[in-house]
Amino acid sequence: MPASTQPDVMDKLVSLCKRRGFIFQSSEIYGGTGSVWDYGPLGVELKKNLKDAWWRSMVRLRDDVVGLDAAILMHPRTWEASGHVAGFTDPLVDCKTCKGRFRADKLEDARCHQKPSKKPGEAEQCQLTEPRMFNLMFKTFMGPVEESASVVYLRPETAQGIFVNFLNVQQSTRQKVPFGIAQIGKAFRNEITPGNFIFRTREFEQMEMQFFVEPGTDMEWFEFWKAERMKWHQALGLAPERLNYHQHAGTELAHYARAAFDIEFDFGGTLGFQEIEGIHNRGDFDLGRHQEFSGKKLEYFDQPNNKRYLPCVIETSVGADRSTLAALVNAYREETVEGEDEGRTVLRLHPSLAPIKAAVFALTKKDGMPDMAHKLASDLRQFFPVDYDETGSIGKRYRRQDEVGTPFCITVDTDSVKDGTVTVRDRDTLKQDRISVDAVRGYLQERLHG
RNA sequence: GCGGGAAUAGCUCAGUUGGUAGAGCACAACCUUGCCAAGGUUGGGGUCGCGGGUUCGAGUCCCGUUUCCCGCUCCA
Repeated sequence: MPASTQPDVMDKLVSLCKRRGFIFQSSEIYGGTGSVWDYGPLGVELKKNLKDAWWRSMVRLRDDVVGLDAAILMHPRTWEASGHVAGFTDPLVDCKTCKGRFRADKLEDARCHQKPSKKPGEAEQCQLTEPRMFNLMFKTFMGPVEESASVVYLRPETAQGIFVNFLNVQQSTRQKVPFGIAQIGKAFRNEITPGNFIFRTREFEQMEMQFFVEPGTDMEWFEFWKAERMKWHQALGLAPERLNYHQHAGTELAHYARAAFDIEFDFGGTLGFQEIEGIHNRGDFDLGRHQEFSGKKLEYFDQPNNKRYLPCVIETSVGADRSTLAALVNAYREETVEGEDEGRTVLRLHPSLAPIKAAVFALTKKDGMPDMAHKLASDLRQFFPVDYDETGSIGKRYRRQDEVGTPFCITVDTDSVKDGTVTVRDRDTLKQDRISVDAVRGYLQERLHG
């Protein structure tokens, strides 16, 4: 993992997110809930825009990928088949001497066995606690009785909802392999160490696509999706120099994976490059396991070639919250405007992600300017989110909008009321165009989608 | 879960040997100005994370607890 070359803006961003209504800590008035976050009015728009962009490129614009929204609660056997019940539970011990934590089944890693004591020739001994079990899945009960037979889990990943529905989707849509199933949804993990704002949280949202292919073609498709996904992140404005691939070595591979690449984003500072998306070749592990545990055949019938097989799966899995954070970090700038004393804070968000697309200002509250500006704002609001502001100086209003990433500001002045023209100011170039009020909608739509 | 640090206004912080909480910015209203954070007047906001204790009196001292940050461990 390469070291970060970017400044650390995380603290400033957390502060801005709270101040301007992007992201709040969950249940803050009760002291907060650990590592759970709420999206405020601007945050929900930003995240929704990101999810919509993913859904559009992954489902709407492709004829070989279809959508799904599976439930969070699934049959408990799902997680035995997936390996989460066995693989997600680790016995851990703590050492009171060296303050380390170790897996009880890998005690040879314990460091203080090798650590020399202050007295020469004498090694310090680990003082280990009793092993304790950690399971990363949230457990709850289905029905009113809390008994072991009614235990269910909040899904720790969305993928299994796709695998168990493989034949339902394939048969109902008449899709032919190769094809994919896409889903956006919440998942839950009792992370031992969450943190870094919304980077690692216990409740999070995934945007996943499982692409089913004929065995033998899996590595070709793996390379295809690896490239596609990198292009997507760049198209939404993430700086190419802040993105890179990280290949999982053999020992890092998860139990199901034949090959795995992460797309990493440079979050700057101490966090540095971190995974925002995983592209995995899962082979036929998942369908095979569900076939075994459910006793139901999950094979695909290839009619033209008259053969049956268990497809291999190429998975692309993006963290919606991580991507939102990446978009914010990537967009955050502190700039000095030429000829100005005070700098500005600006979110250079991609226009399609910006929570507010345009702000309409009345230069003053006199001479019919507010009426005209209100009407313009109201007209534009039918097409995209628009803010209206008439308080404070015009410069201050520009700065307010810069800080939340609004791409365009439109000002109605005394001339506007007379001749029907308005000033449109661009967030990034600071250039101003004087155009007819009737042309504003077309002008903005062209630039927002361009 | 362990060790260390922290928690005071929306944000960033100050608050002396314990004596009834302040600043800047932000926010609201009005005046003035009118295209890049101008100025003026006024105002709203804090049981100092929470709960105990010591004390005549606790933001300040002690104990517990919650949350955040750093390190360890884990990470599908």
